Amino acid sequence: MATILDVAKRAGLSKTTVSRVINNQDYVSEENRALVLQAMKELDYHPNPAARRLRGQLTMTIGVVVPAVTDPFFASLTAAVEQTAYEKGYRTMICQSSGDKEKERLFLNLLKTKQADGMIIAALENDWKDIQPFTKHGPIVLCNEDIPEPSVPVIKFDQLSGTYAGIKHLIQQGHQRIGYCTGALFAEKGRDKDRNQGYQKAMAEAGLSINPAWIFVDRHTTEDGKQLLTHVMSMEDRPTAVFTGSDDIAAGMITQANEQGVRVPEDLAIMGFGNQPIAQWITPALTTIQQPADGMGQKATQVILELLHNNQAEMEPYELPSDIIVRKST
Amino acid sequence: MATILDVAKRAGLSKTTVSRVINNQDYVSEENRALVLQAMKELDYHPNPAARRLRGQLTMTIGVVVPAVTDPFFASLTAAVEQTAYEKGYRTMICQSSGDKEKERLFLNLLKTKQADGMIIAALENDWKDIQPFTKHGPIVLCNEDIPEPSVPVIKFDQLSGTYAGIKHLIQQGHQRIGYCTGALFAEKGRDKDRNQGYQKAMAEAGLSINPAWIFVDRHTTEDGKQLLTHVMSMEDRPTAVFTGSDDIAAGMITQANEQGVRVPEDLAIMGFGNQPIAQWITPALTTIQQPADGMGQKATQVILELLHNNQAEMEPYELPSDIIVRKST
DNA sequence: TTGTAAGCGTTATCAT
DNA sequence: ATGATAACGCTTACAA
Repeated sequence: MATILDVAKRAGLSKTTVSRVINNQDYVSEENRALVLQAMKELDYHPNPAARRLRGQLTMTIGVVVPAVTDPFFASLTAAVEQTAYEKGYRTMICQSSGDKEKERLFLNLLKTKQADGMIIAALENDWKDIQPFTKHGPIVLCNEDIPEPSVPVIKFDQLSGTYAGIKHLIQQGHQRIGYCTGALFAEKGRDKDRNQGYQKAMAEAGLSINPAWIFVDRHTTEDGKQLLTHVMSMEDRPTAVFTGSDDIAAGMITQANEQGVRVPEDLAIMGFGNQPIAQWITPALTTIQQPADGMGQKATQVILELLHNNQAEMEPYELPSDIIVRKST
Repeated sequence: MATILDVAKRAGLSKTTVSRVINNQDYVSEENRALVLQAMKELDYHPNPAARRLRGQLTMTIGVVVPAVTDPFFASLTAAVEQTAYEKGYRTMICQSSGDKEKERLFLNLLKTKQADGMIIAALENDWKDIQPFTKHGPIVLCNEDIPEPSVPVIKFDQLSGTYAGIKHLIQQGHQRIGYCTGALFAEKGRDKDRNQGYQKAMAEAGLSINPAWIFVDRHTTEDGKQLLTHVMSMEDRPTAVFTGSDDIAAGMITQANEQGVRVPEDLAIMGFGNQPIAQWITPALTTIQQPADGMGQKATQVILELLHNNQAEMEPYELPSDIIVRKST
């Protein structure tokens, strides 16, 4: 590889002048600039990033931490990050934490060791107090998390109004007996709390009461969904609609409903959350809440670049709107 | 950040000795080694990768080029690459070429500029002759591609026997009138050729003749699938089963079949390719050929690390087996 | 407007 | 077994 010195020699100038041209600085005569550009082209010269980095430059690399790229939501988010970063000249490193706290922390060392300029954490594994210290080595942006004090920007989408819109939709369909299924406990903090509040708000506004027996907690998987469907249909006094915390659960419920001959939505309306690919392929197709993964990835990247270049950003959470996608299951 | 010099001072030794410890070299007394290790820990010292890189070290980073991480096949492949690389201490950069030749080439510059030690190209956008020159800057491994001379390792999966097994399965189900749908032309080179041969081989072995009217080329999307279903069902003399080149097409066909009241598999059996998530969610669930995305990602990473460390690898294509997944559509 | 030289944090060479 | 020193390729005072 040609070095800056090669270029300088060929152009009959000094390294300094070449460096000035590379970095678009002033005080280079037009003719010399042209000479340098010419030499660079002829030698197919590319500045060595390691050397620039060593001199304290930016790495032009950002990192993104996701639980797994195979999850469609995180795949979209990652895709958007890569795309947005690329357009600004940045490269993207990925880390799949796979629920591994140590891997997450190890990956954040990229910041410490100046291999990445900033980090986007799409899902936090560690407690924030264990991650916080990394912020002194470079900017971190969080997605969909609530942290004690807003010391870093957080990109969220509006779970409350998403859920609110979902429940309201069910009510408009004529449902009054609406169950609610969540991955967390009902009183939980954070993301799930917002959703729960959306549920409560919509029910309260419509003057509907919440039946505690129709609140199902700690359900996560397709399998959980299958069991839940069976459970619900076996209840004496049962809801006519269930709002679930994920498309996976909802898909499990629908699968089991088809199995048992339960008609969706006639016997039981089912709503998902996330608008994953399953949602459009399952029969009946699933009404669900769209999570703006693309938007979050874009926004997170924009914010981190802003932070990198101007060293400031809004610390109030960025709230992205979420839409309801009405299909056949409600 | 602490530097090697800080560690050296604290340990009361020279940079050189510290470097020796870092790199696990001989000729360091046990007590000094302990001293250095101690100092490193106390200072939370991490070698600066930029500096090491400048000295000609490996970057411990590999790149992976995919069309889009949102495609489930490439997401799995990427996930496997990241996972495998991580276990060996490597980080992974992603590039979504999005069908953009220039982006692909720009990304390969990472090799030139020593930002990545090696590259895995999961789907090639450019002609190989435009990529070939990059190989002199570092190892490249290709997935699912055929190139003129085998100058770099290629990881493929056995498309021929995958297709062969698929057709054979249809024959075992009693089908004799088997159509075949492909994205390319029937005589095409490469990947599709292998598949076509699998089709021909299975048909020939069963003594079945191929009806040219049942060969459908240049079909790619779900939409194409819908149209194809309509077309097939309108034929006077039509196949009883169609093997398609992708789950997308097959899913489109099934969707349209459900729409038109065509029964799958009774009126028409349909087979996909790829085992994408759609395949298990559509009704009836799709019989398809499993593409070993995980296996390819793993293998590609292993080969590239092998190449990096021992500078040699098999140039014969690595062929991964592919399985047939039998579901309800056949 | 241009050039000289120091320094970023490592590792390799050569002495000791 | 240990250490002094040069070199990797670049940017940035500082000088001219």
